[in-house]
Amino acid sequence: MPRPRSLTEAEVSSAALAVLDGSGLAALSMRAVAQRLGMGTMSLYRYVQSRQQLEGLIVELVLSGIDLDLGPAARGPWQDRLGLLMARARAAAAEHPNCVPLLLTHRHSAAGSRDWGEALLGALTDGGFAGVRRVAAFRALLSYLIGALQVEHLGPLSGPGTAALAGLPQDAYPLLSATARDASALAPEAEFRQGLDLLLAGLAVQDTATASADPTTAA
Amino acid sequence: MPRPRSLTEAEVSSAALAVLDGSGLAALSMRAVAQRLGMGTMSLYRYVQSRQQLEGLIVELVLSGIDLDLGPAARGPWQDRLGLLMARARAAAAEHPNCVPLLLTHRHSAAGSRDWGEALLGALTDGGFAGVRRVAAFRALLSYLIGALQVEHLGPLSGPGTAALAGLPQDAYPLLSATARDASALAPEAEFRQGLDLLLAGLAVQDTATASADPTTAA
DNA sequence: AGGCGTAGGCGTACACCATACGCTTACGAG
DNA sequence: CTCGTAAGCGTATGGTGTACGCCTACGCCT
Repeated sequence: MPRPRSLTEAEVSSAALAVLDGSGLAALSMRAVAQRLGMGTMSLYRYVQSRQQLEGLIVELVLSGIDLDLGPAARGPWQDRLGLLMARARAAAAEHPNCVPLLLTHRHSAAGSRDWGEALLGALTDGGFAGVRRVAAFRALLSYLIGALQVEHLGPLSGPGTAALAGLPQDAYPLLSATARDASALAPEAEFRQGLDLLLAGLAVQDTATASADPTTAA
Repeated sequence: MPRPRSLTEAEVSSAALAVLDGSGLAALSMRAVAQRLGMGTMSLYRYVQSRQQLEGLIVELVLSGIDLDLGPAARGPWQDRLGLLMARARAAAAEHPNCVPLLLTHRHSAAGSRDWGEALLGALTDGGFAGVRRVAAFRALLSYLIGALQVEHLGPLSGPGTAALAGLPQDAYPLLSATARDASALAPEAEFRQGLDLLLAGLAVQDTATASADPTTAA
């Protein structure tokens, strides 16, 4: 019976994401988001309890963009499924680089994150992982994903920091400066994939379900 | 000839770290640090150009605590050296968990970080890695380290978030809730080690220098 | 059709933040 | 003992998140 809401939650979160994408994390403020919505600052609090919750909505929106439908690969090898899920998550996050710092603190409250995690655990389970082994494998993949996103978007080797490292005195840091120079030859996607392949190779060694069928790990 | 400084840079940075350790990242402000030093807020700006730089000093202090002397292991297998360097870095950061978010943005400006990176690259080089392979391996290790620190200190599975995940509806998220329950059986150090071993195993597969001597990768 | 209660929208205020500017003052060299 | 330098700091500005309370638009009720 009272006055109806003029905004949906989706409108709020996409406005916040638009501010974040367009103006950066430092410019993400209640005032800025409210202004983009054409409201007064305090009106935004009718839709959101705090700035924290607004950030949560952004993360939710970004993570809901992860496509969990693996298509024909869904019945393929579990390693391929892991690789696909990891790549999809990275791609979703990389579309909104300014959001990366928020993912860390708010991912646990996002439904999309949970669905993704459940899918990842499904692939691991099919690979023969259970109990603490599965915990360790899951967290290793998660850690790598999160760390790779961070390194990609605010690291010293990729992005602007690489140039600074490449300019280091070569006599003091011969390897670091050389590596920084080599880094330009490696695209971010390829870099992510190579690191991921290291983890997957490590998992394949541990895997007990398919070990007997895998010639590379036969004794 | 003028009035001498009353504080050293080390006193400034350790005061800032003390505030961070004792009161958390949100409480780290110029006011708080200045107060702990017994100065007015603006006096702190005689020692530091900005808050950013103050954060850099904290990171520098924390990262300088990484012991790069590997002892007898310095002449051992390169995998062991990698493992030791990774564990040392994790330990240094884990001593000051509130500092973890700062590491991401300020690590490139810290000398301790560069020395550590150079040492890590040295071990990789001894393992036969060079060029883009070395870049990929280095960043994979770095990404895992950074991600693991994040997950350990603000993740959903370790820390307080684990309980929330374990309480998820088991029918909607059977694997996630089971994994969250299993997670309590895995100490943080062991978890880190297991994930690290996955990466090292992946590196061993790629390694061309010692592959012929490694029975697990023989064709 | 008209009134009314609910809840949307927002103006103001407060505490806190980083920091620019300029004053005062302690200090050591001459 | 004087004087220049720079340390220390008081004040002010513009930013932030958000608590509180007012006005008012709206849709169900009679």
